[in-house]
Parts: sequence; structure tokens; C-alpha cells
Amino acid sequence: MLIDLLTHATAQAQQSGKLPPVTLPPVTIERPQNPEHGDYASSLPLKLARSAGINPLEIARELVSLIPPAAEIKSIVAAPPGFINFTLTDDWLAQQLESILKAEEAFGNIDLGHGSRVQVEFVSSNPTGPLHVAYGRAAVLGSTLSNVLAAAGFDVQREYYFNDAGNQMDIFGRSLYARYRQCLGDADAEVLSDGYHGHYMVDLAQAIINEQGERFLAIPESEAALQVGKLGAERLMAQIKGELDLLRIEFDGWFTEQSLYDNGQFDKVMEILRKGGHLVEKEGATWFTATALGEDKDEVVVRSNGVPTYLATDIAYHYNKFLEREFDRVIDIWGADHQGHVAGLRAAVGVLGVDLERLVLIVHQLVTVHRGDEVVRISTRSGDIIMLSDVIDEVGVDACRYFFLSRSANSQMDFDLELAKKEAPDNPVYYVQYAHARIASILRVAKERGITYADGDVSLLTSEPELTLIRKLLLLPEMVEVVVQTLEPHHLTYYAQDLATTFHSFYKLCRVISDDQALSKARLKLVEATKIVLARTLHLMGMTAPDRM
RNA sequence: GUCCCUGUAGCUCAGCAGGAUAGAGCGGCUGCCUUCUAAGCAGCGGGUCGCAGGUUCGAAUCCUGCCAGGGACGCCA
Repeated sequence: MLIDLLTHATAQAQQSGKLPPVTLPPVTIERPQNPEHGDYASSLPLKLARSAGINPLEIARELVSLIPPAAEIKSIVAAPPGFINFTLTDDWLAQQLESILKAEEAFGNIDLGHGSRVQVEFVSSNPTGPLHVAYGRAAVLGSTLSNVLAAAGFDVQREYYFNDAGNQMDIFGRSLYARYRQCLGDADAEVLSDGYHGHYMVDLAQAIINEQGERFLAIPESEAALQVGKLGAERLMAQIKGELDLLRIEFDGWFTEQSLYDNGQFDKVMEILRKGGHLVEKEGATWFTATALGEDKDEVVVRSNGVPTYLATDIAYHYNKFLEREFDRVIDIWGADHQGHVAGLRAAVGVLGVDLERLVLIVHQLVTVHRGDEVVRISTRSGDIIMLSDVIDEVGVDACRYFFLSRSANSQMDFDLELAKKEAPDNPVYYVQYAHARIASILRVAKERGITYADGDVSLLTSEPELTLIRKLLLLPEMVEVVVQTLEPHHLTYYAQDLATTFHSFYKLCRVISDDQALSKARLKLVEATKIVLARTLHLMGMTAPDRM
């Protein structure tokens, strides 16, 4: 609306000759950081000053005089060096509480997606071991982003991709079979150096023995390794699902690599690449000629032993996402250790005829785990693993989620196990939740005293702490929009913190239930609206909003 | 050597489709509980935004170079 007003005023100024007929830069509105500068601001005059050859402050004054008064706007002022600042009326702000109360937890929903179908694929750890701590980051990032996209009107599908075929599973199967034989007393059985050495493999082997007995000793080794590996992978998939459950991470789909072979899509994709002239045979292997598309290097898709690489199935997987299931947009969340595969995959997906605007790869930097001063090297294969589920047990789900969410995906993250345990009680999430619990407490007291406030008059809310709080509440839909546009859900944690601070400050300054009945009712409305917004924000982040702490 | 990410307060990090005095949490120091939860509030102290150039009316934000840290450059994923 403000943009329209400004655009209109500028056009008028040009018509009347007050402003030369220069081409307009895009008219933008910002939210000033300093509240004294109003609710919204535009720097349009500064941008016009040069081409118009007029002092920006003069342009600002001219435009201000041309903008007609509107009911929602208290003031429009030109400010040096050439800003136009808009301030909303107190009454309009207060009235917005009614719409929050009416919308309840739907407040914050916006319609940016128009129901378009977007898939978010994340975690996708191989079923060769339990989830270690670092996967918590991708899990929380993906689930929060999905929640926000859903709030913004997208039809979201959350998916986990299991690499349950290929090379690594082969090694996994052989490692597990070796443990199986060891458990049954075969001292000669050995886990190969490139195999999986973790202690959980012994437990896994024992579980399979308990269920299946010794029968795999009777069949040929390679076949036995295959079958034992399959059983082990199934158990681990179930375990991984359980661990994700603990962190309250939900998926709509579990996609297996194997299915790409079973339904022929893998072969189909290879055929497309071959027909397009993107494959060559070299040194006994099949290569995808990414260099012909401007990339740095070619990539092997089928090894000389006939086994496809990870990239090959990933191309087929994306064929499935775009051409078979026809998602409008696909967001993959990868760790920085996969950064090198981005270019190759994008090139291949482009070859499939997919507009690359539709494919977004979010690459988050890695999490390094410390125990005090010591860096814990994490490797599923070597078996040095800190299980996500253990950390959740010790630190708590909400604190865990908040911690993983609170940093931008682009920043490296240190997870100190000692510190996490020690500081769990100081986690900012409790500060936010405490604000929610405090409100719940106020509402309980109101109820006990039989105070009803449906008829409260919000226009009585005119003091600075009240209006500041209302302004914060109204920011939620904008936050949702920001997260959708940037795909950076960490902004939510900062918003939550900011909102809680504003509430706590209000709480100190303004007694809600007092002798002034009318004001009490109005404030109860404000406080309930705050509770709604806090709860919504916490829920978007996958956290709980407790009524008591 | 090439590519990606990062360098902002003592520590951990926001801010970076350029904008008006650079923010928060933690830690340090002061105050504040007769009344709705002190897991709270108010205040103080703390910064050449890695360094050097450049673009611009305006740069923490954009460009180039350098320095430092992390990651990737496998017929592993």
C-alpha cells in the first residue's frame, strides 16, 4: 500500500513538473531499526536525487506533500538526508489485536505459495549407523523450514532419502557379516579397514543372531553379507526414524535408492543422458561430461566394476522428483562436505530439461563436536560416534532444537558436549518459553477471578510499552515472509527472543490485572494475543509452549 | 593450485538484494521481589565490523587483492 502511495505521488510530481521525468528506481519500503524513524521508511528520494538533480530532502518534502492522508497513517515526514518516514496510528495498531485473537494460531500464515508443491529433502543419512549429533543441524533446519513454507501457503513434502544400495551398503554388509561371525565364535572373521567398526555393529549383529540364528553361516559369504546387510539396514532405518521422532522431526516420505532400480527410472535416466551425448566411456568407466557444460571436471557415473556412483542415482532421484512427481520446487539440504557435488548435480538436472530455478541446494557448514578442549572426530565408519539421541537425552529437545536453529547455515558451528550439558538450563529457549508461561499464569488468575474480557476495548492501549509490544506481534507474518525468501530459518530464533524481551519489559511496566477494569480487559486481550504469537513462533520452530515452568 | 563457507564486543553469534547513532545472548559490574511466575526487569562497561584498495551521495553490507580458519577437489557418500 505504501509503495502504491509513493509511486502515485512520484508520478504526480513528474506530471506537475516538480520532478523531472527520470526513470524511477524500484520503489522500496524498509523497516527502520530506530523506532523514532517510524514504522516504515523509504529512501526513494535519495535514489532519485542524482538523476533528478535535486536535493533529496526537497524531493522527500515534495513527495510527502503529495501523499493523501490515510486512516492507518499517523504521520508522514521527510527526514534528512532524504528519507520519508511513515508512522502508523495507535488505534490502527491496537485494532490489529482483534485479528490476532480471531486468527489464533493461524496468525502468521500468509499466502506466498498459492499451494505450489515444494519438496524439502533433508538428513538423508545412510542406514549404516545411528544418527550422530551433527545431523541434528540438518534435521532442525529442514523441519523448521518446512513448517514455515507450509505457513506461507506452500504444499510441502518432507522427504528422507535412504541410500540403501550401492557401494557403501556393500561394505556395510560385509562389515556386519564379519561381526556376525565373530559373535558366533569365528575368530578369523575380520572387519576390513575401510569397513564399519563401531560398537553398534556388534549389537546389531547380536540382534540379528537373536532373531535369525546361525543360518547365514551356511550360505556363501557374499550372499550372506548381502542378506545380513539388508537386515541390518532395515533395523538401522527403524532406529533412525526413532531418533528423528525424539527430536520431533516428521517426514512425509521415506524414499529408497533401491526403488530407482526397481522401477526402471535409473536406466531411463542413463538412457536420457546417453542419448543427449553426455556420457562417454573412458578407462572402463562411464563418465558424465560435465566439462562440456562448463563445469570443472567430469564425473564417473558407472564404475568400471559396473556399480553406479552416488551421483548417478542422485541424478535419477532428481529425475523422479521433477519429472515423475513433478514438484514445482525442490530444496535439498546438504552438509558442506557435499559441496563439491553441487555443480555436477545441477549440471545433470539441467540436462534433464529442468529449469534450475526450481532446484535449491542449501549447503550448511559443518558441526564440529568438542568435549571440553578436545575435538571429537566423528566418523560413522571408524565408529567414533556421538549419538544424537544421547545428546537429546541430556540436553532436552527444545534446547537442542533452539541451539541448532539459532545460527545461520553458512556459519560453522561448534557443539561442546560439556558446555551443552552445563548450559542447557541457560538456553535462550527457556527465556522465550518463560514469557509464554507467565502469560498463561496471568490468564489463569483472570479466570480464577472470573474476569471475562471478550468485550475489552483495545483502543485503551496507548502507552509506549503496549504499543511496542503490539508492533512486535505484528512482525510475525513478515518474519515468515523473510524466512521463505531467504530460506534462513535462524531468523525465527532472533524474533522469538526479541518478542519475549519486549513482553518481559511490558510485564514489568504494566500491571495487567488491576483495579482499572476496562484497562485490565484491554491488557488481557494484548496478553492473550502475545501468547498466541509466542506459541505460533515456538511451534514453527518445533518447540513446545509450556503453560507452567 | 582450484572451488565453496566464514572472519563484527572478552566468548558464541545476528545484521550483509548498500541507507539515518553497528545489535543480541552469555560473562563482568550496579540497582530492583507487600501485588499477575526474579527462569524476570532497569542500568553501566565493552567494537580501527580481518587488512588494503575500489565503486557510491552513502559500504559491516557490493567489487578486487592479501591474511587467517573450516570444508571440498576419489571409479567414498
